[in-house]
Amino acid sequence: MPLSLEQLLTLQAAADTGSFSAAARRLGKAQSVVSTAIANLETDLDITLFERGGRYPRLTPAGEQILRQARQILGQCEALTAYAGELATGVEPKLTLAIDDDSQLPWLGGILEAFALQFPQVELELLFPLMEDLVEMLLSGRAQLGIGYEPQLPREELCCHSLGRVGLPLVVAPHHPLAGMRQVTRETLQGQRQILATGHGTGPERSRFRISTQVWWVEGDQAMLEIVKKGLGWASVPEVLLAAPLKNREVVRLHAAKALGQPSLQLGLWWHRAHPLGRAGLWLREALTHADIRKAHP
Amino acid sequence: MPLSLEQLLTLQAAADTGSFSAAARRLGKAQSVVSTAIANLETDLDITLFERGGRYPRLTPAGEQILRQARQILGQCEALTAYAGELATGVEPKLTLAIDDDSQLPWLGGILEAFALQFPQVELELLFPLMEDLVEMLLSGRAQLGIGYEPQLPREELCCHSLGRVGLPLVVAPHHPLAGMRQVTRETLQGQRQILATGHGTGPERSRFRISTQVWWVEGDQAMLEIVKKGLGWASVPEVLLAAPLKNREVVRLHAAKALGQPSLQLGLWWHRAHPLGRAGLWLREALTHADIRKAHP
DNA sequence: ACAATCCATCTATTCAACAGATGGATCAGA
DNA sequence: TCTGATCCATCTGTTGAATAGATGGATTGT
Repeated sequence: MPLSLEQLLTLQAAADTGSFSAAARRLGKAQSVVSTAIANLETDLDITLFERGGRYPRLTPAGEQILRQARQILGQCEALTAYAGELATGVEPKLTLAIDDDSQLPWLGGILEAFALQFPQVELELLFPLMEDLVEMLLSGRAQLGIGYEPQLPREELCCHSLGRVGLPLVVAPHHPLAGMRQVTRETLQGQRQILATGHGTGPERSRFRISTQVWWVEGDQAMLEIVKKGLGWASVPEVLLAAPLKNREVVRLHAAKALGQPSLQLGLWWHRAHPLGRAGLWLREALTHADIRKAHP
Repeated sequence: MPLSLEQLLTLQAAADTGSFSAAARRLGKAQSVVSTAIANLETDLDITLFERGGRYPRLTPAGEQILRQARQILGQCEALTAYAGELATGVEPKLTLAIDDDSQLPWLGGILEAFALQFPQVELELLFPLMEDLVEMLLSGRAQLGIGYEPQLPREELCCHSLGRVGLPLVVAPHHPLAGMRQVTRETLQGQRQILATGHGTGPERSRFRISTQVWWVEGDQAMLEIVKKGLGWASVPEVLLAAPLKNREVVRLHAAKALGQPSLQLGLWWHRAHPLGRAGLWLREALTHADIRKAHP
């Protein structure tokens, strides 16, 4: 590497100040140092960087190009040291957020965007494991933060902060037999095919919503919604997914009888009690805690 | 700048080889040098880069991130020295190509693309001056290469290589009175408004095509074509511009009587005899010389 | 248990970077 | 045109940081 950052820094100073002496003053060195540094750089690169005709040295066209690249390199070096400073003060280099349900992404979007602005160098990893795996990931340290349904497998080592209750309205396609009814009872629902989500949250949480005698299992909420759109059955779908389909009249809500109750799930933010978060993790946890999960953050 | 390229290079070698001793061997230095270099870098950045528990040091997550940035910086440094090498062997940092007529861009496109691949760091400047200015630019050194119409102001100092003849077919809008005629004569043309290009090639070259008694002047070939499309007159338009409008039936060709002749211009590549071109300029001149100006290079 | 490596640390040396001085050149103002 | 201020290149002596080599403790594989 026939190159040193000192040389590039000297080149930059000389170009900025327009004189070797001024550059030396700015760098707190002797003028001869600047003079020889530039000369050495020139012989190293085999290029004339400055035109020395007159009183002040002038950058040659080639010098301008080299200077441009030098500035870029110096900028990157500054970025490196700045990032190192962040790491030194407790920003973790990598952060993994495990989410039990990808239907939560809409309201997460804005927060993640803000996170990217705040911690541009931190590698963020988003995973969508099953709930059981989510717990495992938090316990093993594979993930630092988790979003999942709350009252499940409460573990000593895990902390949880409630994010609110996610409604799961009953929906069907507009041309579905149930669509025209003023109110549906357990009995009427039982007579029609129910679409249930599997894969995500297969545990007792969702299974307790099983009502019909005839059930189809579908992996993923989005896929479930597509099946409903086709008129193949009714389902409980997370509210956040319904705005557009309801507006486009692809699905309609069912009005459940009082006795049936409104299906809903408690969403929680999880982390490990014994694995302290870095600055980025703390920031993200704070942001998630104060987020409104009913709104899509812009 | 609490940082040196040597340190980054050492970090890279240590990470690549997986051991400080191996890194030292690869760098041709003593093992203690690598060991202290890494240690110094760690204290400079206030970060633990390697986990020293076992026999071999292992990169920490933070170390991986820093290494990524270090690699980028080292890559840029290599690019800088490589570019400097090119400059040293005669590639000019900047090249200006002056073109008399922007209608020539279609066939230039592919060549310029290849140029960008061949000389990614060279700044290319494309200018579209009037012919008189083009000559001036070549004489003053403001431009190194020029494309313009040939037999004009032949200067002692300028060289020219012919690029071929550009046809200038007569066209009108489909609903124009002349459109239906089998053959047009000078007399019939004289009776209709002629659209002539000004700005580019105002000199004797284009003015000699003046036929009609009534003339509109328009700056730029593209603008001229638009006027013709509106049915406001007839014009001689460079062939390269006509492919799409003819296909879309926005304009139609007129068939000129033999006596009238087919208007055309000789296109030439110009440069200054006394200003030697660099490697990039030579490459471009060669490419332009062998190009077929009738085809759009992909 | 032994051989082979590994890394950290210490020390002596060497060489490159540096400050300061000098001289020739340029520019602005008298 | 002369002078003072400032510029850059170059030389020189000195200092200090980078280096090699040796040593010791630790780990791994046989």
